[in-house]
Amino acid sequence: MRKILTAMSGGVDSAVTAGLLRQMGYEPGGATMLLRPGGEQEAADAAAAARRLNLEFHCFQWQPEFERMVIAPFAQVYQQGGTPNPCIFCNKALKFGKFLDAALELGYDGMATGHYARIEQDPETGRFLLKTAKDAAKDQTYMLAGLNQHQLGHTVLPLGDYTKAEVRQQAEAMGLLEQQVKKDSQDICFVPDGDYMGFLCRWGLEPQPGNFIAPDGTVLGPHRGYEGYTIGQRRGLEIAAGRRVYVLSKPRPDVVIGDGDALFTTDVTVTGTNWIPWEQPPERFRASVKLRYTAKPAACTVTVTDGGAQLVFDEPQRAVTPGQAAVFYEEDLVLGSGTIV
RNA sequence: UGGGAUGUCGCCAAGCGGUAAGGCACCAGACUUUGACUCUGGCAUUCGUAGGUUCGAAUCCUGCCAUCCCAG
Repeated sequence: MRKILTAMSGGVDSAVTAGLLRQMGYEPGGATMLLRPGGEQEAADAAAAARRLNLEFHCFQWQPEFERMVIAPFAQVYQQGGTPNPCIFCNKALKFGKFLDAALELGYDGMATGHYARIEQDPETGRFLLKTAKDAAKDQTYMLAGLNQHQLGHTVLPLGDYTKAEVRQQAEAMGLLEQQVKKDSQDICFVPDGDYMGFLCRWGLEPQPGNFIAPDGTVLGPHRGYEGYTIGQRRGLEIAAGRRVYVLSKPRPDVVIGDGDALFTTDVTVTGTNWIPWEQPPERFRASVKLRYTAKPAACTVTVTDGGAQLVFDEPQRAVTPGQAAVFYEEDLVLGSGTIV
């Protein structure tokens, strides 16, 4: 691969990514995706960084696609009682989907992003492997574990070998001052204020009414909308029980709340599995699994089923939440991922 | 209408004459691609109300108000 199109968000990471590509001997271009109203400023920042780095630059206007491939599924998972990872939908369908297609159509050989993760090719099998970042604190493999071989094989992730601090230094060296000062983005990109219920309502979702109920079935009173709660949640319940209470389960349209020690489980089922180092995974294997983006990996035994897997944890895990990704690791190697049922 | 009981932060609740604990909730911040968990900080100059006793009262006394229970 020679010509690489960099997905630029307007932040430091993606700008430095493009600069590093050139240092590495690639011929980088830049492009940003305009995905929602109000994203113009970031697109302009991305364009400015591209100009500063002297890159060919494109802007893709994909609001309808983003709406269909990310927001709609995001809302749907909530309506069904799960807690989605929209970034994972976005990566699979847009960032490493439509964007990669567009890059190839424009004559590029592949693409790059500012994700903190590493991609290597297995010399024996020829398969593309996903590995955790040098900067463990910034590792983003959790969000990338759904990528297939075509996507991994056409992607360069220069930041996987850098720490965040080093990236900031690079930004300074490259003269990317604007980008350097910017704070890290956080929260879901299309819900910058964190009020995702408000976002979903504005988007057209009708919150499903229902009750809070105790584990024994006692009705405690109406909640504020079925979609507004996630397993393990404590804050925002507005229930003064005298002790901390958590969301234990969500039998639609109700929400069961009770003591936090009831949140631990020893096994879980996942579907929609994606295996990375294997065409066919072993029937059963040991792995560390991350059940939430920031969770510590948990040791478990994985039994592969048709299109999914059954996990049994060595130690009970707290608040295993349907809709979230389960990502399997063996040391720094990502074995694959699935969606918790 | 008689008899009894109780009224302290949004909820629960310490305090029992010496100058308002705590828990939950909530708010702010840290962390965060979950309104997750977790952590840190904030949160009654005031104790139903009006008077009285006292150097000093949420704590004692009196009236009133409110709520609950038993009588009817």
